[in-house]
Amino acid sequence: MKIFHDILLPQIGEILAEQGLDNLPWERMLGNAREASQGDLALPCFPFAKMAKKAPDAIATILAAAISERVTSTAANTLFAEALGEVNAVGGYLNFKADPTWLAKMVLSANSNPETAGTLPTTGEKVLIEHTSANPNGPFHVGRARNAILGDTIVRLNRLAGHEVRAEYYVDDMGKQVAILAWAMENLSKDKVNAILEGAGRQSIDGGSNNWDGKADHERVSWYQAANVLKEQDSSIDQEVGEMVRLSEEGEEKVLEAFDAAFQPVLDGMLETLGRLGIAFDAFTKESKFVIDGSVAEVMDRLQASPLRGVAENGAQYLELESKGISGKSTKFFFQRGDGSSLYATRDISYHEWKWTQCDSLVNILGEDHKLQSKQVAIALEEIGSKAPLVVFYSFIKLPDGKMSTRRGNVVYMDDLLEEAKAQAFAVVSEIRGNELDNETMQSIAEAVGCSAVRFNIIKVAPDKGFTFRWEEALSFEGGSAPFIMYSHTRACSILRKLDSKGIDAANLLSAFDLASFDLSASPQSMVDLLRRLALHPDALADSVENNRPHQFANHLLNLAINYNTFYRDCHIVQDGEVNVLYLAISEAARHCIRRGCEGLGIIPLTQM
RNA sequence: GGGCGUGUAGCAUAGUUGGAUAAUGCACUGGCCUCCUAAGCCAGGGAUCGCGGGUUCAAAUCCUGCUGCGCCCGCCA
Repeated sequence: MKIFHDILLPQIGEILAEQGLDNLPWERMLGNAREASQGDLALPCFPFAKMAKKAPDAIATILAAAISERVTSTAANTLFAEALGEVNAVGGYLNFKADPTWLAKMVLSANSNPETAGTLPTTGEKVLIEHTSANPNGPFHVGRARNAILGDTIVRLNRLAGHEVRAEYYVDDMGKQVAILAWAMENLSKDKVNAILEGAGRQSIDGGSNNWDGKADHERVSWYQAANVLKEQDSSIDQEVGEMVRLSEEGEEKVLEAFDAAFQPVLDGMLETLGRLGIAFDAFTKESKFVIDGSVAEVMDRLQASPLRGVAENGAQYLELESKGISGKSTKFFFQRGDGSSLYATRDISYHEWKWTQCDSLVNILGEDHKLQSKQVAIALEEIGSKAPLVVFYSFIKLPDGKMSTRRGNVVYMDDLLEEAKAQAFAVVSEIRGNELDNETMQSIAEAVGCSAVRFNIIKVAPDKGFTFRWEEALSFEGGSAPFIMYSHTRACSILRKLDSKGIDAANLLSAFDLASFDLSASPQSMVDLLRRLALHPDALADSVENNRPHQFANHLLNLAINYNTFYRDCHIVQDGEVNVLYLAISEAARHCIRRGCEGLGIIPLTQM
């Protein structure tokens, strides 16, 4: 709890100095207490034992007494005295508990303005976040979803943290994958595609279990898959595709246009799916841009000047990275082919240099399969005097029976998952509220609940942890899920509806609210726990953004929802026709934080469900 | 062969730079809707934190060896 920490730290420092115990790096030891019942911050006194020649428990007791003394005797420390509710020594720990009234004061003033509640002050820092950037060769599947959801959540959280964010999609508009798609669109008829896929024992265009007719990503992926099948059988296709790839890498306009025409409808279809998840981009940058404007050629020239440069027999060029800590079968990083053309990674280097001209800090979201490549690109960037980006890696999403692959057709499509999630959510709403709400309202609730649940299910686990997709988990609507958090929010909203129905103006009550007229000493524990959680809200946001670990914030929001639910049970805002304005103010602070927190995670904060 | 990551109750996960009785959800047992939405709340059972060493007053956390799983080691993207 930073606000509390900042007040305590200098005071504790002075007391430790008085006791001659300040030659340890004790600042780092002052941390959040494990058990909320024991305090908000704790200082373990074990390290002092040796130098003080006293038992840790005795030291803690002495320090506790010194602090109590300081609180009562020093008039200058009013803020300290106001903030510190209780100090005690237990089992060698010195525990500090924040004063509930002070907590309330801090939390309520920080969250009284709905515009700024639950956010951090504007920093002006420009952050460019590149994520998703999936090859536009087929519908968005759940395996790709982790990148998009992780990336978009980092985008959203950075915005909440006051940064100026730009979300970019790097469009692979050249190279083999699009070339195969373009070749297929040009050379294969629908009948032929069907015949090829059936012959290979694959699902044909019309054989799908779900109906996504007319959605180009779903249609064209069959062409892509059929071309891949053909390529195995007929090497002349490989050559044709190879020629297209070569021309695209030379920036040949006609070929790039054909590629564009082939993939753009697919990309649009993918973006439609992403849009349903609340994922959008500020900019699309095409890979070909850097070939056409000559920056790739320039980068290759500069790389040639590196002392690490080597040349293969056929003239291909590479950097020898053994001295940079790269090991394995090959330590060579090729940046130019024998024919002088560039490689994907080389173009990525150009892209990064350009990205640096657009921002102060740079974040990439990449699958763990890109770890080596990313390291190579980072070294190469430093070789040419540029800077490496910050990269967030994630582990792949697998299906219970293996890895997903668009090429092989072993996938769960996001469109299908979202439909299923919506259907299941609809079943729940209509069961609970079928006799209160009209169909249209329930449909929109189901859409929000379904999509939010899918997002949360993926974002709540640490990126570097392996993830196996299971339907029953993806569609969980109970504790530990997005609907659980959303439900807390609707509860807070329902209170406002209740006040409104009684003709009570909540805004009026709140503007006249004076904390000083309330005695918080006998407040329910659940209320204090909620205040404590709200006081941790900015810390959770800041930490999550700083470490690029959105699951930490997801976890915090879950805890906030739990605390709110308990508060809701214990602290009735309307009781016997009377409004408890303190409770109302706290409920509103929590509502704002939950709402903004939901936005940060891409969960839709419904007002009723 | 080498590198990177991961292994926490039956299952899925949390555990910021080492700190108190390892937290949460699902599942399991029992209780709570004349009361702001029960998609909720309360109580209970369930863990040799992969295995062995080491560092420390203190290790799920740090070091080391082993082991299971994942990813990578293309003049592919």
